[in-house]
Amino acid sequence: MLSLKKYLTEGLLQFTILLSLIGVRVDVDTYLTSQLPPLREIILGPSSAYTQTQFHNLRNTLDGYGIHPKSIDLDNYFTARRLLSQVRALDRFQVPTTEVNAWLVHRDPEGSVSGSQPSSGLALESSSGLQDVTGTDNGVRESETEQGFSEDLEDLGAVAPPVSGDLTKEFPADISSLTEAVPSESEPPGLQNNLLSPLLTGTESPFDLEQQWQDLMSIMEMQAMEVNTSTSEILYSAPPGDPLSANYSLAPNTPINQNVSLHQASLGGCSQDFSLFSPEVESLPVADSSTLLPLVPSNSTNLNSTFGSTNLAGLFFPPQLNGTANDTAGPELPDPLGGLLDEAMLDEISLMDLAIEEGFNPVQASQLEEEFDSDSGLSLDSSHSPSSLSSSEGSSSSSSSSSSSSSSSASSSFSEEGAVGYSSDSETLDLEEAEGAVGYQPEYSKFCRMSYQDPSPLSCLPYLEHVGHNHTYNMAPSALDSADLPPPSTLKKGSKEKQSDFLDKQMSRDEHRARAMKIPFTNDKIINLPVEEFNELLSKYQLSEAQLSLIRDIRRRGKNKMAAQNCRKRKLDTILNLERDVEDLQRDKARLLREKVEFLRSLRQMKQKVQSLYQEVFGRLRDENGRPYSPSQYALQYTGDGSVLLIPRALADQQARRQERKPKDRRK
DNA sequence: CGGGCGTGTCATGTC
DNA sequence: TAGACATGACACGCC
Repeated sequence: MLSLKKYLTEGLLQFTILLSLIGVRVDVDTYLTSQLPPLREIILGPSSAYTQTQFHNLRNTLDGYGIHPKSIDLDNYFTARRLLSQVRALDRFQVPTTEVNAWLVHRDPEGSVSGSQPSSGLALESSSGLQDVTGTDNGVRESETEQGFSEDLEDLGAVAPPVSGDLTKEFPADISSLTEAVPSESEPPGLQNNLLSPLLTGTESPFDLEQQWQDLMSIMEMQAMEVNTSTSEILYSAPPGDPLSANYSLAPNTPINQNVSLHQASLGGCSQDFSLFSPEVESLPVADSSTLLPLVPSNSTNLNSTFGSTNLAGLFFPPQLNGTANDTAGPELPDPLGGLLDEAMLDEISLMDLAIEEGFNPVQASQLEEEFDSDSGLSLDSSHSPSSLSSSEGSSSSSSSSSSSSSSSASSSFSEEGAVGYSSDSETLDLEEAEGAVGYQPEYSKFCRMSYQDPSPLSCLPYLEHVGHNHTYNMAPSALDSADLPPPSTLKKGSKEKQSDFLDKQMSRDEHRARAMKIPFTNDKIINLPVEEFNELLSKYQLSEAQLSLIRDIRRRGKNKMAAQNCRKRKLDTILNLERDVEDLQRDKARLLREKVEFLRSLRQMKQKVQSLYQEVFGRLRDENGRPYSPSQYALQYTGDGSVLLIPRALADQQARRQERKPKDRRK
């Protein structure tokens, strides 16, 4: 989640930088407050509404089973499973880091910059020059420039390595030389080629952009964003004489003739969703430097790792748009982000696949997306089972908590009751007489399931109330409280016998054995008395070895019976908790899926903004005559080193086709 | 009559 | 070490 948060945060901020550079105001607060709750949650942390409750731990602390080590293990296990499930769900959807690199290059108003200065590859030539060179030695340059793009981009020369002697001698190679050229009015005469003129326009206001950039930099510093300072150097463009221009100046040997700015923006780290930027840098066929109008950063960031060069034109401009020449770039520009939007659609398709794969109905997934705006939550049927479960859980918890103390309380109560029913006189009592009168059934749980915790277990058996709390079945009736027994006069002899038979049938085997062996105290005493009192009780009687053996067996079996009941109850509680965990997981899964859909939507919005940015940038490009470039003839192309090239559409389309083929080959 | 279910019991292990 | 406890396995009875 942290990585996702970082991803989103960086991406959002950097996208803001990008948009701000072209004058589009982006209010980050709106993203953080109302518009995109998931973004807000990721960046600022989960809200309490999404914070999961540790039901297991709650249960462990609130009821009596917290002390059960096995239950704790189970809970930990399933908690870990739940977290793992969420992590896995998150892993399926990676919001890409949006890394923005852009810079402005101001063209010398005097046009004093010449293009004759030797440079490696960044050739900002006039439009005519572009067109001229395009058709000449494209094939020859392709391999060379490919190699150059694959090299370390920090070495600016590598971005556009020296190709053929004439051209390199003629055109500047990299942005460093370009950026140093602007402030320097004293360029060599040979740098007059106006290489940047096709890209530059006089309409830009560098000071506004400077201010925007400073604001953005301050924001980034505050948020400790990992923004490569080189990016800022690239981004920043200062007029000559500006004190800040020392770091952001243009190369003295770069031919820049007009005070025109070009923003170079890139979205990095879009490893999955942003397939717009293919990672295939080295394979990108790039025309020779003379055919391109690249702007290469003086200090390239690790764009290769985040995204590779991609022919923006190929993605942005469908080939069928080639014929539609339009001199006024801008609103009339074709949709440059068709590929992006298609990618978004692919994402959602993959989301549907995921939904199917993980058991989600695609219809449900689509409904999730439909419910995005309302944010009314998933209409999971979470009311039936959870409530019932929780209620049962609550009851079971309470009962279990009481059961945890049932042993002691029961033993104490038994002890007290035994004190009532037991006396030294009982030794002389006729056990056979006592049988018919009492007959306490320790197995009342047969009638009232799980009621062994109940201190008055026979309360659920009205017909046995008269023997309730009487654990002295083998005591004489005279020793019993007369209030517990109906008046003898009211008892018919037949009913008495029936009752005796009934109670006799309800006696356990051990009770029968105890009676047969003439054990002088109740099984309850045998079972529930503390060991000291139990031993003391045994010492008061002269018991045979068989009797002692039976008494020990009765005690052992009785305790084991209670232990088995507790064990089964715990098992039942565990099952119920597992059911509840499953429902919790389903809710979490639905929530994550909903968030995923929301992320996709926000991603789509970002892509649309990138589209607008592209149009904006392209629309501001002007040739040396101040005319805009036709989107049908030129396109912007991204390279792996973060530079943006203005290339002829034919070349862009060719590269786009080549890029399309590669993924297909890889799939094979 | 067979299967599910609840329960009791035994054996075993743990504390 | 004895006792208490937990639990799997089995048997038994009931439905």
